[in-house]
Amino acid sequence: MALKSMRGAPRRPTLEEVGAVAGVSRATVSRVVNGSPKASPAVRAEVERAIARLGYVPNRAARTLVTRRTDTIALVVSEPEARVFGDPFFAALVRGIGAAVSMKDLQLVLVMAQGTREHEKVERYVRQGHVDGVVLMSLHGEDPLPGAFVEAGIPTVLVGRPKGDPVVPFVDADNRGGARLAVQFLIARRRRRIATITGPLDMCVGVDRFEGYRDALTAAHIPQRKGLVQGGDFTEEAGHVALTRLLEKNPDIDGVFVASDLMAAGALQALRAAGRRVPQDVAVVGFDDAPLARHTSPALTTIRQPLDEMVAQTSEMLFRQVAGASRTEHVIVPTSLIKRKSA
Amino acid sequence: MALKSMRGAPRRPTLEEVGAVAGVSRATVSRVVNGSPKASPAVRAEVERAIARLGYVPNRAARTLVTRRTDTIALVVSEPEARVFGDPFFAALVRGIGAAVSMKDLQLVLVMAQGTREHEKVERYVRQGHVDGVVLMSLHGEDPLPGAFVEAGIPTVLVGRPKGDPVVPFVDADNRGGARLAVQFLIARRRRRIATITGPLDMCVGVDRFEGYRDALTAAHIPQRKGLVQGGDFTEEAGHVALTRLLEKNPDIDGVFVASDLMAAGALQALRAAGRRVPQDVAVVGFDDAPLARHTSPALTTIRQPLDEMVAQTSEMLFRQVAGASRTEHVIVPTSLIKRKSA
DNA sequence: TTATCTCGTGAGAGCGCTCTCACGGGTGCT
DNA sequence: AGCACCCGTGAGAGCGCTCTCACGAGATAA
Repeated sequence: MALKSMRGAPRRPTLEEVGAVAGVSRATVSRVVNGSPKASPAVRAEVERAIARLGYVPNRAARTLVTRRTDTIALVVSEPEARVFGDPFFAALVRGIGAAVSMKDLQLVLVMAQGTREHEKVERYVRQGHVDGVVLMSLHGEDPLPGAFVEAGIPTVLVGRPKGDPVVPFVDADNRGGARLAVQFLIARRRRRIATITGPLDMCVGVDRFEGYRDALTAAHIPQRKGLVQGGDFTEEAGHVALTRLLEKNPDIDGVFVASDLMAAGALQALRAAGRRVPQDVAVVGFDDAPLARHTSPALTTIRQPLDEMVAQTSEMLFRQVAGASRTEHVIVPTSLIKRKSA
Repeated sequence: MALKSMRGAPRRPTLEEVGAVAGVSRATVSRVVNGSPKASPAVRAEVERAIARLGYVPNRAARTLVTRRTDTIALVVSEPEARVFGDPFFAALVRGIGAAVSMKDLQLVLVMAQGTREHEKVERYVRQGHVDGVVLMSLHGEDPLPGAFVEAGIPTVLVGRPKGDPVVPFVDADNRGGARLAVQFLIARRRRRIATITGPLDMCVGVDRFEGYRDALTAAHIPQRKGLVQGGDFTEEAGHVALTRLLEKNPDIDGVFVASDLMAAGALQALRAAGRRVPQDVAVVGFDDAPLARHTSPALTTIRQPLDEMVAQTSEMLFRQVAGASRTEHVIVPTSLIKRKSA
């Protein structure tokens, strides 16, 4: 006893002890703590005084053990952080989900999962019952995490459409439609030799944005050429490299749709290095409406995703699941064109 | 009973059930699960088979209740996310702490705390015993969180020096020394009318970097002029505004030390708008070595903080505290100049 | 008055786990 | 053969909480 109280934190008071001080039973203290109506005002006051005096804080583990609820929601990010931080989409997601969760008096925790080892740790973390629900941000096609959570019976909502048959409820932007918008805009600006720098095609978002590009060309009866397509991995360097290659093969391109703003920034640099003027010689449209889109030179015309709405949908779907209604559903929200100087 | 098992997840198997299947007691299963050496190989194998068959996952709440450990560490961010995401410093912190924590077989969770209401929620979260320790990122002078955690007996390490008398162990970069370095470099480049755009002076980091600026001027016997100092809040816009004002009052400035790269990016734009060439007319040095520093035009000369070392120090200090050694200490790591094109 | 209801309260079980302790069957020692 | 030891195992207590249930006191109805 004495020894125990010496090492580390001095053992925190328990319900029983609060009860002893207030002259009531553990059960009554519990009622007061949980705001149960069946506690007389007099007793309530007495108990509250005792709680304040002892600095009582309920032990979460004990409560969780019996209620089977943790009152915390995890935002699991199954991506390299490098890609995720600085992504405005991610920041908005955190803010939005955080606010929604906070409103329900839950606590949001962010959990990073990159690499197989981390995946396993995160899966274990969730399965062990640390959280009541999961918002999973994962853009990779073959991510095992969504399936694992669903199988474990954890309420889960995915942000970003998964590849293949979606077994998990998800929310995504209309990437294909957005890409179409971008390319249509380039076409309207009288561009005819329109190239694209795609994202990784093992990601749904990469594929979708590429399909949108093709849709628009097809609709305008512009023939598609293989040489006008270059892949990238959403990084700035990739954008630079891809555009350089594009220029080598097609010195005559007059428009580029780039599947992410970061890559577009790289592309812009490459164009400048090659002596091309933007938008006079080559018009450029990006995707994401990242903050940096405002600060490239010229400022980047791009496609915006309605983050607020996505966030609202996501949290709503999650809470519905946590509450018990378990439906596999999904929502696609529209995207829009933001006109700046690059196109 | 039947009702309970109908709603939500089908109740997960317990130690007892695994034991029944394996034909051993709960205690023995526990030994196998926890890798205790006192379990014979034969029994171990049998138990492991039962675990696999039932898909047993230990209940964390129950374990925590008795061990009083959660095996999770929180990274509490007591800042508006807007400022924090995209901050390379923060990303590196997450990666680094994450790796260190992972190595110890702990789980890292990120917790955001902005606004008083959130502060309270986070404090409650931590006090309730959700985590074994906290890394607290907070740059505000009067943040109540560090004190609260320490008072609650939670192992805590602060990243960024707090204002006033530090009661909490912390790790910080040598902001003052770094700023001195920056200004010394400008002086060495024969700049004599050196202005500065400071950070918020209610933050330690803001004050420190300003003091460094003054140190360098004093050492070089360059008189300081009030008009050469403008405050900002670390955002790009603030940098733009501040530099514009600076130019109005002092058309003849030939060097600027900007207390953050983001503000420096804004300043660079303002300089361009004003028709000043960088670095020929005005040399600029930033602070942070943010990724964007590489991509401004011209690329930004700046001060780098050794993130890796800060992270290593932070996690080491935290683990030491969690292990029981409770010392109030602190570490300041050196900064260095990164030469690019803007100075 | 007696019977019937509230209504606030306490006793007690039990959530799933860890950990101490006692026990029985080897070993190795005298 | 007798003793002292391990060493693997099970029984059982107990972590701090919630929640059901029984109970007694007071209010209401007959």
